[in-house]
Amino acid sequence: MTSDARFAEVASLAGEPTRVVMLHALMDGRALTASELARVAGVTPQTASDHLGKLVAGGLLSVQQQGRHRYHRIASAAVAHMIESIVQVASVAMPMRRTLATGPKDDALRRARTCYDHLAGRLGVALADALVVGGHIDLTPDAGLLSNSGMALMVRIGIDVASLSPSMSKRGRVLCRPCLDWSERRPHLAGNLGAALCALSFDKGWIRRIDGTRAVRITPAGYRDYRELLDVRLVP
Amino acid sequence: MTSDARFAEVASLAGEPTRVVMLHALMDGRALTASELARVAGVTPQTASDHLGKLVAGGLLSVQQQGRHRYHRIASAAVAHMIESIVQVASVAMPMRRTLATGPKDDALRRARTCYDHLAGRLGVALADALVVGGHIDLTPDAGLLSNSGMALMVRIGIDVASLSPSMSKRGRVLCRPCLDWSERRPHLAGNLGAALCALSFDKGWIRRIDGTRAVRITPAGYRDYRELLDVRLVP
DNA sequence: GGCATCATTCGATGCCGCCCGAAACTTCGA
DNA sequence: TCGAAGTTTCGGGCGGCATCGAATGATGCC
Repeated sequence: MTSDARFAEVASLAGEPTRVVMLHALMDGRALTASELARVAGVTPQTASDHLGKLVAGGLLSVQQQGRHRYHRIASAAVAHMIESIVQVASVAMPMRRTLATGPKDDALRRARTCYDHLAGRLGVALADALVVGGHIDLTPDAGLLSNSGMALMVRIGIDVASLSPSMSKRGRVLCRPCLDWSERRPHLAGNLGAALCALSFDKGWIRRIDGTRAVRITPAGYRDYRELLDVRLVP
Repeated sequence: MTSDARFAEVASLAGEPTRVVMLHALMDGRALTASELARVAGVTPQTASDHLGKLVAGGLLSVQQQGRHRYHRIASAAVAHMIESIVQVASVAMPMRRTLATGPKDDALRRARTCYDHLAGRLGVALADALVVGGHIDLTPDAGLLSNSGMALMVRIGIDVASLSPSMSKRGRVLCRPCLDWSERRPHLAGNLGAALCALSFDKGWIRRIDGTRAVRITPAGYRDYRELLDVRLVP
């Protein structure tokens, strides 16, 4: 198999409508069973099984067996990054083309959602903006830097910054990087710090997942603490 | 059209073998005619025209008419980045799978090639290594920083660093960032600085393009100047 | 103006792969 | 050991798409 053929295999695996729904459902980092993914995608279990087998064989998903359930998840950060980059291309406005449909489900996604392991949507962008305005981080299109005041702030709200440094974490993932938001077209916060803020938000009850989707709902406590602790102004 | 359908469209456009060859042939940033792309991909002109029409309609390529020729190029940096990210996923070693075939053509690519607008392959990685070892740049997996000595070095070899800063350049592209090399699995240099070094290498005659491919040949002058100016050790 | 070249459109053909019904396999609980 | 639930395999139907031959625009050169 040539490298070109392998490229085509990967891209076409990600280019089938049913598989797209499955991949996007897994983009929050959770592991879902074949039945759950079949229901999400609106196909029968045997069809879903076929697709999942191909995605696993192609290296896009990894599978973990627990009893009679088989949990599927995004195989690697590289795969998640690839999906993000395809979303970027797919979300650009196209001339001579009617705009993309935006249902009520999309509205919830635009408001606040998870993007692989960090926060996105208006919430994610507002959070990044507030940190930049407060002088806590410095964001350029391709890199991010946490300032001393930012480190102090993170420690104050309960994030152990030291344990997030690239040398400590697996894969050498960077502490802080921007990730272009597909709905807002502006950067939000990714990297280990972005993941930690997302995890903290769930732990503290600032956000809750809507159904089984990537969309999240901001709780009253979330509105209060985001404003008081991080100076993030959100309109319900 | 839903955003999921648009995602599937983009990914499947990049997932057809003939189109893959065309996209990869354009990844060095050049603009090629329909006939040239047809010859590269090994299909008839009418088949190529069909594919190119779809790629343009899908936003992956842009086209520019000059006389009776129509020049096609990668539509945006976002598209180039998407292709790079798919290459990353496609190039991971897969268990229970025979390794990817590596023909003589691939050998030339592995030695030295362009990656969109910067240098890659063993040359690109060696260049990045030499700059890191010399204390001229600091590369982390997600970010790159040019030191004072690095700026002096760039000015000395004829690169106007000031004009490459993100605020000066279009798109706010970052000055210096790493790009994971698909054949070496180690970072090489991208961003405005990577592009400038690549352009300088062509201007000074250090490298020359092989045929019409992304592969480049290092000239004797290149071996000498890379070693004397940048302390890059290369074995012919 | 006439011809050669580049490029696209149209129609026909053939193949690939998505999908589901039926059935087999695996695992868990009783 | 038996039944229920999760998952996979097998087979056939069906739609979509890549491909090429032939013909039709578009452009430049002589």
